[in-house]
Amino acid sequence: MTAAANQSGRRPTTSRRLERAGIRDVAAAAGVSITTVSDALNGKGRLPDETRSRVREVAERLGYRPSAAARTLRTGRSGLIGLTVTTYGEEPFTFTEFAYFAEMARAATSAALGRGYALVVLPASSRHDVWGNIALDGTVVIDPPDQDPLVSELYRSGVPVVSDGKPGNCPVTAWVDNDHEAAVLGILDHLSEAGARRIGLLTGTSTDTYTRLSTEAYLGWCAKVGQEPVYEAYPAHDPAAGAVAADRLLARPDRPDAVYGLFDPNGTDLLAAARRYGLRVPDDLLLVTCSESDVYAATEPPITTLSLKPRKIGTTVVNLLIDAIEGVDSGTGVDIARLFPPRFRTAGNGPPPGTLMPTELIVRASSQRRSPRTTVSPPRPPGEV
Amino acid sequence: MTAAANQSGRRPTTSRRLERAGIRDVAAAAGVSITTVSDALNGKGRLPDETRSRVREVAERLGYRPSAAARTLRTGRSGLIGLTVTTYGEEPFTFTEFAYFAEMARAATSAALGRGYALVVLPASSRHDVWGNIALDGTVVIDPPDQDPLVSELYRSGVPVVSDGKPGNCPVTAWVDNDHEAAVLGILDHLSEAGARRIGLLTGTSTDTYTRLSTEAYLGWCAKVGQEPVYEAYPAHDPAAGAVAADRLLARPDRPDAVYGLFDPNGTDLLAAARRYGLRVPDDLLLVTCSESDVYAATEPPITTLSLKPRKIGTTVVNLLIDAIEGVDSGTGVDIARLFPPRFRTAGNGPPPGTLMPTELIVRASSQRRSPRTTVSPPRPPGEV
DNA sequence: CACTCATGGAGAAACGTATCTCCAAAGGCT
DNA sequence: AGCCTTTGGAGATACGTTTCTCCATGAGTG
Repeated sequence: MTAAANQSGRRPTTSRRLERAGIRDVAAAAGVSITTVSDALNGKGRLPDETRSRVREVAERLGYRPSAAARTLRTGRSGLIGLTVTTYGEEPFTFTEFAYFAEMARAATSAALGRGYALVVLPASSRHDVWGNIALDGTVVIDPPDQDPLVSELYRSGVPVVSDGKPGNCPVTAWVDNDHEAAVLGILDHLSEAGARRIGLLTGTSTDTYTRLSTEAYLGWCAKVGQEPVYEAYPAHDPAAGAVAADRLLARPDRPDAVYGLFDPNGTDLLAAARRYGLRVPDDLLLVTCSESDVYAATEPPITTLSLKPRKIGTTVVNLLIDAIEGVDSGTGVDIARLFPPRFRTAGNGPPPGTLMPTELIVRASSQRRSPRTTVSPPRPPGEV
Repeated sequence: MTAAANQSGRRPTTSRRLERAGIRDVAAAAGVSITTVSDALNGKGRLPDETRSRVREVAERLGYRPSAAARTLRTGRSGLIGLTVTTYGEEPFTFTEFAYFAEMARAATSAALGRGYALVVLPASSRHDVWGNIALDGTVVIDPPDQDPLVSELYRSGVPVVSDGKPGNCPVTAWVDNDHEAAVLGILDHLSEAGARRIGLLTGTSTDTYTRLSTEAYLGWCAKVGQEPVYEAYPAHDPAAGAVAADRLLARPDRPDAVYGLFDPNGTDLLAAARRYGLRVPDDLLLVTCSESDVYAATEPPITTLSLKPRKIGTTVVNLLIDAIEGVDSGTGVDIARLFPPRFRTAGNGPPPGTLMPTELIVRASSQRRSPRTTVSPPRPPGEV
C-alpha cells in the first residue's frame, strides 16, 4: 500500500470506536489535499478565499481540532511555559511568598494567555521525569538559588529561562527584579522623616537575593548615618518563627522605635508584639512591612506596606520570555540583548540583561507620627490608652 | 533511500548546528536497535539487565532526553491536566476566591506532581486557540456555571472532567464539593448556642453553587426556627462592594446580633462596620466569616472562620481525575463509577458521582460571648470601652 | 533427533501535523 | 507562436517516539 493510498482511505473497513476527525478526514470531506487543509486553516500558502472558507467550513462541521501533540512535534513549539518556584520541603512555595507568588502567577498567566501561551506550574523539586515529560518553550524561574542545577540544565538544553529575582550565578536569558536597595533606602528615609531615631529590621536567615540585598542595604544605610544596626533574623519559611523573632526584636534592651519587616506576616506579628509590650503604634513604634495583602489597610492601626508589584513583575517576566522564545532561532546565537528595551537595562554587554522594576510604598497610619484621617475612622479620639 | 537506511544514518554529512541527541543516536552509540533503547529506558520488553544498564549509561552520557511531543503523539498521553477557573472580566479569578483558589491550586499541583502529572492553569475565557493547542489528559473545572459550553465540549471530545463544586447542569465525569448546607447549619447552631437571637447573612448576588446552597440553607434554617431572614447580597467579585454591604447590614433597623459572611473579606469589612457603629465584638455582635486566611487569628478580636479545606478539595479532585484518566480506555465506556470509593458517594447510579468533603469551623473570640484566653493577650482587662 | 519454548532483539508501522518541493494550467508579453 | 510568471494545489518527507510483529538462536524434552 502506497502512502497515497494510505492517505486517502486509511480507516479499516470495520468502523471501530469513534475517533476524532483528523486533518485527513477534513481533506477527504472537502475534496482537497492535506496541504490545502493545513494552509487554509493556518492562513498560509496561496489559496483563493473561496477554497479557504470552504475548507474551514468543512473542518468546523466535522468538529476538527488539530492535534496539539502532532503540531508540537512538527513545529517544535508547544505554547507552554514553565513557571518554576523553589520549594522548601514538600510544598510548592513558602508561606511568606504566598501572596506575592499568587499575584505574580496570576499576572503571568494573563500575560501569557494574551500572547497565546499557557503556564505550567512546576516546583523545582519535581521528579525529573515530570520535567522531562513536558515540552516547554521556555521557563520562568522564581528566585533561583546560586548554581541552580535545574536552571543550568534548562539553559544548556536550549530552553530560554527568565528569572524573577536577580540570579546569583545562573546562566539565564534575562532577569527581572525589584530595586530592593532603593526600596529599603526609601523606607528608611521615610521612617527617619517620621521621626525615627533607631530603626530596626526583621529579616530572614535564607540567602536568597531579596533577603540578602535588603539586609545589605539596611546595613549600608546604618553605616552611613551612623546608627548601630538593630535586627533579628529568622527562617522565613517557618510561619511560627516570625512571631517569636518579632517579640525578640522588641524585647531587646536597645529596642528600636521603628521597624521594617521584610516578610508579609511581620506586620501582624509586630503589631501583636507591640501590644504585648504596651507599645502604641505609631506613637511609640513606627511600623512598615513588606506585603501584597490589603488586610493591612484594615488593621488597627492601618499599616504602611511596601508592595513589590508582583503583577508588574509577572507580566514583564513573561513578556521577556516570550520575546526570547519568538525572537531567537533556537540554536543560532542570535543577539538576544537586542530584544530588550534599553531603558532599565543594567549591564550593557556582560551577563544577562536585567530589568529593574520599581516598588511602591503605601503609606498608612503606622508610619506617621500624626496619623492623618484614615478610611476607617476610629471609634473614639486617640487619647490615652 | 529506504526507511532502514534513513534510520541508521540519518544525519547529513555536513554536521549542522548542534542538535539534541535522539533515540536513534543512543541506539547507534550503544550498538543496538531503537526498540531496545526504548524498552531499556522504559523498563519494558525482555532484556537482560546488562543490556538495560548499558543502554541507560549511554543515554545518560549523551544527555538524551526523550521528546515529550513525540511521546505524547504516540501514546496519546501528555501528562498534563488543565486547571480551569471561571473568570469575571479580565482576571483569571476573583478577589474573593483568591485565597481559596491559591490554596486549592497549590494542593492540586502537589497531588498531580506526586502522580507524575503537571497542571496547566487555563482561565475558561481563554482564547479558543489556546485551549486547542494544548494536549490535555483531563481537566479540573472550578465551579462551572450551568450549561458551561467549555465543559460540554471537553466532555464531548472525550477528555475527563472533574469539577470542584457540584455542577449545575454539566456532564462531568465526577465532582467534589463541600457540604455547604451542613456547614451553614453548623455555624447558625454555633451562633445560636453563643446566644444569638437574630442572625444575619452577608451573601452574594451571583448564582454559583456555593452562594446558592449557602443562602438556601440559611433561609431554610430561618424558616425552621421562625426567624425573619436578615441578609444583604452584593456582587462578590467587586472588592469594594463588600464594605458597603456590610455597612448596610449593620445599619438596618432590624440589625442582627450575629452575622455570617460568605466571603473572605467580609470579616474585616464587618469588623470595620461594627467599629463605625460602636458595636463591640463579640459583646454586641457575634461574627463568623468564611475564609482561608489566618490573618483572622490576629485581628482584634480574632474572628471565627469557616474553612472549606481547599487543600483537601484540590487533592481529592486531582486524584479522582487521574483515576479516571488512567482507569478508562478512552472511548470504551468503562464503568467509571467503580473507580470511586463508595463512602461519600451521593448518587448510586444516576448522574456523575459526587464526593462531599467536610468543612472546618475554627472558633475564635468573635463568636463566643465569654471570650476565652486568646494567644494574643489583650493589653488590659476587657473592661468598659 | 525433531519438537516446543524461552530469550534477546530487530523491523517497520503508526501517531497527525507542517512544510518543502514540485507540477499543471492559465494568462500576459514580445 | 514561444516564453515567463502567477495561481492553485498535490506529493512526500520529517518530527521522535512507542509498540506490534516477527525472527533468530539455543536449551530443554519426548
